[in-house]
Amino acid sequence: MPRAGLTPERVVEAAAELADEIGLDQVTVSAVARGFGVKDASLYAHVRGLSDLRSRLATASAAAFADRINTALAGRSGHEALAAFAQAYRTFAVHHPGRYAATQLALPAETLEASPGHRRLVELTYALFLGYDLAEPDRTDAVRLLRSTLHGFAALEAAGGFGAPRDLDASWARMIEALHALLTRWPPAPPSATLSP
Amino acid sequence: MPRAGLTPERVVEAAAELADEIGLDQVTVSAVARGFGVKDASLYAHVRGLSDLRSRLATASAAAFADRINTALAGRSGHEALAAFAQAYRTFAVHHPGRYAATQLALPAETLEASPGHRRLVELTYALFLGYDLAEPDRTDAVRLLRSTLHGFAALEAAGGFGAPRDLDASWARMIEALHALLTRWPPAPPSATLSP
DNA sequence: ATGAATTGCCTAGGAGTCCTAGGAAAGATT
DNA sequence: AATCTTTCCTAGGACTCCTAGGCAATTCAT
Repeated sequence: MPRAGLTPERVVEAAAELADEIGLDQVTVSAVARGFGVKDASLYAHVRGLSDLRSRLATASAAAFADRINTALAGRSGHEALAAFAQAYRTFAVHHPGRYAATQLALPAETLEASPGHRRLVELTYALFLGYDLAEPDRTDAVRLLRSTLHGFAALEAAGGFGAPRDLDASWARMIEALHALLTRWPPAPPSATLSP
Repeated sequence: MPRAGLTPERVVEAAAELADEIGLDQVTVSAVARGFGVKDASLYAHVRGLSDLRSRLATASAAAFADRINTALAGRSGHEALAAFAQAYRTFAVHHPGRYAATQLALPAETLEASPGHRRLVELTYALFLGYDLAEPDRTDAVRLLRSTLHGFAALEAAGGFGAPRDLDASWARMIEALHALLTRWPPAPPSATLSP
């Protein structure tokens, strides 16, 4: 009875590869076990269960994602930084759809705070905005706009939601240019109604 | 043995309500059957199976969604139309998270083309852009930007992805204003490298 | 080197899910 | 009233998650 050499790390790594191949929600304890040529019950010695596996997959994927973003951002600022960020973002989402989906899993707040990858992603995103002259709360609004657009595009692309014949790469490039233009000329807040009696 | 009065429509309606309550991916044939006080096998007389149920739920939800958008858009154009569209979009996504998620399910192309709701959503989105002076391919790029932003925000909000204390309604309003500004002054395409030898 | 302790993977089994096949009863039709 | 159709049932197979307890492979202590 030879051993497969399972560890929590290898189980999570296998789950990550499986997620990229067959989709995150097709990743089951049984399927990962099959990949090791092992019975499903054997995995429970290394991982508490499916939700634990998904949670570990989420933090591992976020760390990998943050790494790519970090590398892309190194030494760049302003428009260059935004373009590199967006490029790295979409590349990761396209090449690692399962891992990308895992980074978007809704986790308990304390798990999220204990995940270096997730924290780093937030830091890197805000660092990107040092290149734009935005004060709070405009900065947070702008961050939310950028995050929404990048994630929305990735989600729609993954779901095959873009039907028009127009090339996706070209659309993506133009969108990023447009966002850059918007961030450099963020419209001022309209006068608040409560201040004019 | 009294009958529950099942029809495909009522099954789909029950599935839609369940999806809004417990989440789309918690909707199972068994759970819907339980809601009717009926065995799971009984549903297979009305729906071919889980994937058929999800497909029907997607088209029904898209129709409902298109209805709200349509109502919001009636008689409006330009900035007003965009604001009403965005408002209706987010309201639906927040109040009907399961149905909204169903509208984003990846369906086979022929199913999508046969779904009036999905078609109507595309039409309404392009109608919105009559108020902006954009020629192809810029229009498609702009449509993709808007769709990405709206869907991304809805997805991140549903997943609890916005941690900052800043009010979500306020961010949403500012984002829509910013997008309006962007659409009215869409940056021109950069000179193509292939045209300058 | 040999016995003990630990660790890794196993079998067995319960509960829930999707789905099929065939049976019985409620309601509609003639 | 008799027949037919529709609706819902029971029974059961395959797959999932997960627990409990057992045997074997490895490591550790003597």
